[in-house]
Amino acid sequence: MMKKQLIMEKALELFAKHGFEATSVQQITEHCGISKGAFYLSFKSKDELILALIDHFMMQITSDIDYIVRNTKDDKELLYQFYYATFDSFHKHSDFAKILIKEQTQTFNQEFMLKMHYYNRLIQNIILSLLERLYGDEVKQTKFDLIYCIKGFMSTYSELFLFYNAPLDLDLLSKSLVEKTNLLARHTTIPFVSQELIQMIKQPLNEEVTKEQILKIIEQRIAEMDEPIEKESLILLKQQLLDPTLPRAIVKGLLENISNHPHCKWISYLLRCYFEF
Amino acid sequence: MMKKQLIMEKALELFAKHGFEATSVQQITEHCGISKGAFYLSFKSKDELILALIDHFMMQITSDIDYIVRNTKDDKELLYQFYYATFDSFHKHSDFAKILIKEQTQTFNQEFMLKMHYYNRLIQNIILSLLERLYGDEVKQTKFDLIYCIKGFMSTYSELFLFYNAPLDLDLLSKSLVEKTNLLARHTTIPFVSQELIQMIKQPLNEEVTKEQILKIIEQRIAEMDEPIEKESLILLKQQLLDPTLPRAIVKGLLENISNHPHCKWISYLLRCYFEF
DNA sequence: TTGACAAATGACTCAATAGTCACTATTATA
DNA sequence: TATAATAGTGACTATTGAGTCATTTGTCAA
Repeated sequence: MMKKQLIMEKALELFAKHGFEATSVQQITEHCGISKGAFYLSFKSKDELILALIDHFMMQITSDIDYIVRNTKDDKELLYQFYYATFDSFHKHSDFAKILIKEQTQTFNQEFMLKMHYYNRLIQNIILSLLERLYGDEVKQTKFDLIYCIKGFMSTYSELFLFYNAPLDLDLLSKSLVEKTNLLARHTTIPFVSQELIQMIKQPLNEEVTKEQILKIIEQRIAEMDEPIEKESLILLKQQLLDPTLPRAIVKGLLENISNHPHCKWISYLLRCYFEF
Repeated sequence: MMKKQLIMEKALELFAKHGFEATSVQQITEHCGISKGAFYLSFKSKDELILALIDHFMMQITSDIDYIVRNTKDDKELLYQFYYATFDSFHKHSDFAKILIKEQTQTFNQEFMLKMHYYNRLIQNIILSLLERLYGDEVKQTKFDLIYCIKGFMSTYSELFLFYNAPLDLDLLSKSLVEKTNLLARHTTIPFVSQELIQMIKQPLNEEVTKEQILKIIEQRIAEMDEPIEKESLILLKQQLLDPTLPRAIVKGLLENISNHPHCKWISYLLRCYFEF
């Protein structure tokens, strides 16, 4: 639906500028040039709108980063590519990133908090796999601490260009953070954040993605898809989900077929997780 | 006035739990067990309340940290003491620290933003002086970048115990961050944040503390003060402010006299800045 | 042209909130 | 005890904002 997208775009601008609470539905509809009623045809409530925004962009950002990490073959490049992709994604979706930072510790809504935790954990897992791949046993004791350093870098340095309009030299920023991360990873001996601590603070949110959820999303995508290759790949992947008979190489290839399509990023991310690629 | 303090304490709790916008004056007065009118006898508005809270706690926190940095003679201890004092202060004032993190990028109020920027800059200057003292020319190119790393550590690791109730081992945390800071300070070669960048993003807030402002505060303190030594020291410092005749050593001594008194922390901080100790 | 259906409107309701003010209670003083 | 000064009250106003719904407008096929 076109209206939904329009509302999301315009609301994003206002939320980024004034914050979620401080933006009224009235303002959103005026900014869209539609009536108040029209808003409620697309979204059941203002809350549903912000949740939709979070899902839409977090899926995009998470799968962007994950894709880069999984597809950078050269370990020497990996960290650089990770930071580059991360800040590039934040920069591309800067209005959303602003909202994310502004509202991340806000407590309006149970569902909101759950979503935030969920995506937070996804990103944490991506960083963890990256650390394990790059440094292996070297960071056995320190890897959970390193995750927090990296997340700290991500938020601190984002703020510079998001809220202070600092010019963003993505290459320099990434190189600078690669150096820092390598230094910390190679020489840290006193971690503060241990696996126990992570376990301890982990909220009880068992939000594993189930096969049923993936099936639901894959069916939606199949219905929307026009391109024949992608569509067929999705259909085959769906069958594989229901009845796993295809060899891993073929599944990998099918995933490859869809993973560059803009509308398939999320589903391809979920499938990669599910099939453990 | 007693009421003012009661309101500040109770409001702090509610703001920390639900956020500033989401807490109504009604709720605050109910939580205090007073009427709505009584609130407006102590504060002109809800905004004035949050500004008072910020001033009260940021003065405390800033002067705590500054005092430690200035009074740790042993350079080997300095960084440890800095982190220890910082997180200790955040932990002691954890309700306030929560508000600070939750609302720091919020944009309700021009005055609010100015205050935040102001205290931000103060802390930034403390960190800068610490870095220059410890590493000198070694960090000439990287010191502004290091400030951002340290601030990143401060906010990331605070969140762990502020919002996730992680147990706080202050000693371990400080040691861990000392190691990290040393690593980064000694080996970073590619800074992202340069002095130019800092200059570029610095908002035009020329909020220098004037002699008049200091005089006003010092007079308040003199009026409130009971202890004879502290009171006399304040009076002499006030005279020195109006007519600088005393030798530096004496001024230093007078400052020393008052700097441990809980009600003089802020004024002693301001005076140290003014007399350039 | 008609009539059936969907899309869109915006005046309205209801709840909540910041801030006011005429009044009351309390305390200090003479 | 009487009086004045101060502290405290809570019903009230004015305003805003989320969400609703009776009505209008637009778009088809027949």
